[in-house]
Amino acid sequence: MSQKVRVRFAPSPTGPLHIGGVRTALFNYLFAKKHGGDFLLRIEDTDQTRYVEGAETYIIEALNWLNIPFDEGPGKEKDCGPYRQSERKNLYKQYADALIESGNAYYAFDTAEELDAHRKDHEAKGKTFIYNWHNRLKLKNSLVFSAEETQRKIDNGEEYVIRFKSPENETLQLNDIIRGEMQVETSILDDKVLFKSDGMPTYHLANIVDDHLMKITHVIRGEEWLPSLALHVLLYRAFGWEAPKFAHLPLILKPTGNGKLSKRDGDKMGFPVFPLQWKTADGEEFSGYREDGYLPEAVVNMLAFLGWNPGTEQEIFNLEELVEAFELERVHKAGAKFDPEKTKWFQHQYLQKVDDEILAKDFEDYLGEKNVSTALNLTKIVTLLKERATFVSDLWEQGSFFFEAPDSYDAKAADKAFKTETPELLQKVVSIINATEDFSAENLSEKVKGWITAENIGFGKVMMPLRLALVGEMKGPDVFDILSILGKDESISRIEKAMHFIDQK
RNA sequence: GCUCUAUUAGCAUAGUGGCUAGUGCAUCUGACUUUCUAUCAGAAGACAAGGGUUCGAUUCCCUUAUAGAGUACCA
Repeated sequence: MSQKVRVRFAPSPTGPLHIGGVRTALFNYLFAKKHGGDFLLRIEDTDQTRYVEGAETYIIEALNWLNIPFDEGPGKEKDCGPYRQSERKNLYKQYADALIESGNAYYAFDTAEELDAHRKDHEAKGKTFIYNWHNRLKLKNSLVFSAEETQRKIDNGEEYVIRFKSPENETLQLNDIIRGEMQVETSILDDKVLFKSDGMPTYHLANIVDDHLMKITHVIRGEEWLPSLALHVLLYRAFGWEAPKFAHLPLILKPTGNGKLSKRDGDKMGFPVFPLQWKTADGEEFSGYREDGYLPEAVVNMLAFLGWNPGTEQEIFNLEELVEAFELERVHKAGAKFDPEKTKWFQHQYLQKVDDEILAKDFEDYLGEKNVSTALNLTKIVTLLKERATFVSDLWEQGSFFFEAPDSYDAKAADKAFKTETPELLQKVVSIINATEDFSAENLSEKVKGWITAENIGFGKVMMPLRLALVGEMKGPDVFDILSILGKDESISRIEKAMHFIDQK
């Protein structure tokens, strides 16, 4: 295999790119980059009835956000364009004709209604209607009509499709990089439509022609295509082309394990299924990882582990490391259940890696949106809070008290922490704080703890009410860090406020 | 129904024809002179079932069960 590796991601623009599609794109990207190859984007819009405005833009934006851009595709035209199948429309007919010429395909004039009736009829008898060798001579097609009659029908403008003539009795040997060898009896294959009556090819024809013309060496796609593999291999053979290598990726299943992850599952179960937010034409909204505050690196890492693993215990991989470690052979065969909790874990890991200064800037923007302004050192606050934050919004969740003094106290905690002797103790804390010039957390800690130990008071009696006074709840980072950041005046003011509160109880 | 595919703890998975089947998430316990949804330490928990092959199978084969995909003039 000396030729350059070329892979493609070929979504159809019927809506936002689902997480499973993104994973397929990612694996294609990783494989291409690992082998120094090209990653192409091809838009499969042969079904014009399902075209959705904005879907293509969405796909491109999503790939860019995740940092897995394509090398060739719409807007990045190279030698194999155009990259939208609708723009390649006039190309396909000749290939369908060639197949008819070589006896591998035929014209069929059965209407959709007729076929439907056949299917219903069979179903009623508990059988399945398959359009193939066993009945094609009883149906309306160029195999039963004379050449003249067929031509006359076409000239008369009768609608027709072109069907592939599947071999009758052959055992096909199929190979898949992930799944290995498989056998399929061609006798159970049906004569798939290759060319539709609307003048467009079906996926099956278009994808073989395009993959060939675009010099695709490896087809990496979802498992839902596995049943079509035999047809595709047969098609390559009929054309006399060398087939690319195939790899079928395992499905992504719902967290509950039943069925593949669908677009509505996410919002139903409280996690995004799409990389970017999406609004449908009729106003329905789907959340996206970007808008929910995820870092693209975290999403990529999470996606990479959906059906693949490096075989080591390392779990955190940046893009370069993924490219380095990725191997199709290590992709799993079984479906991968999607775990939103693990996704959060990845996000948490990546948030920890973000530089505090940068995070502080993001946090500042977030505060701005909430109309909170502050003179406090945000970098310091971020350093303290970050460990327990998964998203930037958690910084607010964890640390809003830095910016807003508590005006009430968590009832349960107050019950436990605020006792009759508390004001007296807090008064002492105030005087210690007041007398402290070096307002570092270490120094404050030393002073206050020194006093507690010396007087043999018990830490709980002081630390709990102190925290409650400063925070309003039993949460947040180390109490002395909070004091240090809040500063002397604010700290004392909060403590005195709490003393008042207790007195009035 | 038919075709194809899969099945290691609650979940994602690693791994092996033969010592205590590894890791992460979740769970539980302890510690951090006592906030915790954080951190640290520890614990419990699995090879779907039944047949073979074999000295020996979670690992190979068959059957069953379960799950999934496909079965369109959709991709």
